[in-house]
Amino acid sequence: MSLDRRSGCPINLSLEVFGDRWSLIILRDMIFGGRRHFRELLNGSIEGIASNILADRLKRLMELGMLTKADDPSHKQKAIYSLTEMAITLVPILAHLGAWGRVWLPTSEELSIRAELLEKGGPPMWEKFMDELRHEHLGMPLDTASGPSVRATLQAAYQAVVAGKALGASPVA
Amino acid sequence: MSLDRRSGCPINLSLEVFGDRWSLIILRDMIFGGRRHFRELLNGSIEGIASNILADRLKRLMELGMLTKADDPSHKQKAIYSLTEMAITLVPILAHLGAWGRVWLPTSEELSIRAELLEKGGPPMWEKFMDELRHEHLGMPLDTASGPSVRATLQAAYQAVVAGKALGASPVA
DNA sequence: GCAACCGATTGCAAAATGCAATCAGATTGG
DNA sequence: CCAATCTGATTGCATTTTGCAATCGGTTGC
Repeated sequence: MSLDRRSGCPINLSLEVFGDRWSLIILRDMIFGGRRHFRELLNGSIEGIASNILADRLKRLMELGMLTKADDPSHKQKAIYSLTEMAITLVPILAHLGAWGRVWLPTSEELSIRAELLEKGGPPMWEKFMDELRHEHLGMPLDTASGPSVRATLQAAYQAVVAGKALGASPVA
Repeated sequence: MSLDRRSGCPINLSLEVFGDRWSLIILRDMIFGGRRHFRELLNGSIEGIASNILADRLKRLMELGMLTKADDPSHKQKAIYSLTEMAITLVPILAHLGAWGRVWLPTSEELSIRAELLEKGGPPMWEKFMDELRHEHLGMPLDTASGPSVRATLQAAYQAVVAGKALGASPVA
C-alpha cells in the first residue's frame, strides 16, 4: 500500500485509508459487532481474516488515527482497541454502503436485515448510534435514557431472522 | 481478487465490488470528470493508473454490471464506456466519502472544492446530478431546463480556485 | 504444574501490482 | 499513397501484497 503518488483528492485519500479488502471489514466488526479484542476480530468475522493481516491492519489503522490501543485492566495480556471520532463518523458511509449493497448485490437476508433497519432509521438513528459508540469507545456521557441501544436493536432483528429461518427450515417445528 | 470466501453481508459484498485501489478512482473520473474513453481514463487521472490494470478493472466493472461498453459511432476504433444505474446510484456514497475525507484527511483545496460544493448541495443536488448522468449515459430524458449542469458548476468552482491560487502565487499579478 | 489462551511474528507459496515495451487495426496529414 | 499517430488493449518481468499454517513468549484459570 504505497502512500506516494497520492493526490489531494478527498476520494483518493479516503481510499488510501480503507480502500483495501480488510480495513473496512475490521471497522465494521468493531462498530456493528462490538468487537474490541484481537481474537474477537480474528475469529468473529465470517470472512476469516489471517492473523498477520489483522495485526498489520490494526497497526495501520492506529497510525492513521482511526483506532487507539490500550491495556485491558482485567487481563494483563489483552489489548483493547477503541474507535476514534474519525472512525465513528464513518457510520453514515457504512449505512449508505449497506443500503447500496442491499439493493444491487446478492446479500443474504439475515446479514442484510441490519442494513435495512439502519437505512430505515435514517440520520436520527445514525446519530444515536454514533453517540453510543462515543460512549463505549471515548467515554463520553450518554445523555438520556433513550430506550434500547441501537446495536441491541440491530442484533435482536438479526436473531429474529435467524430464528425464523431455523423455524422455517426445520421439518420438526 | 478472489470471489470465494464471500459472505452475504452488504458491506462485504460492496467491498468485493470496489474495495481495491482503483475501481472507485475509475468511477470517480467517469462520474465527476465525464471521461468515457480508455485514453481519457488512462491519462486523465492524477493518480496514474497502469494500462493493464485499467483494462482489467474496466472488464471487471463490466462483468459486475457497473459499466457497459459500446462503439463510438464517430470513430470506429474508440470504445465508449457508460455508467449503469447501479454505478450512478453510487453518487450519494461518493458525496459522503468526499465529505468525510475533506474533514479528516489532508486534502488539497482545489481538489476538495467539488466535494464541499456537493456536500452543501445535499441530496437535492445529488439527485439532479444523477439525473444528468442518466441522461448522458442511459439516454434518459432530462426533464426541465434547470440551469447549468452540476458537473459544470463543480468544474467552474474548481477553475476558480485554481485561478485564484495562480493569482495569489504569481509574483507578477 | 499445565493446558488453554493472549496478541502477535515468521516462513513460504501464490496472487496482485507497477512498469515499460509492444501489438494490430484505424485514422490523419501531407 | 504512405508514414506518423492514435485507438484499446496485451505481454513479460520484477516487486509487492496476500493467504495460510506453524509458532512464539508471556498470562491466565484451574
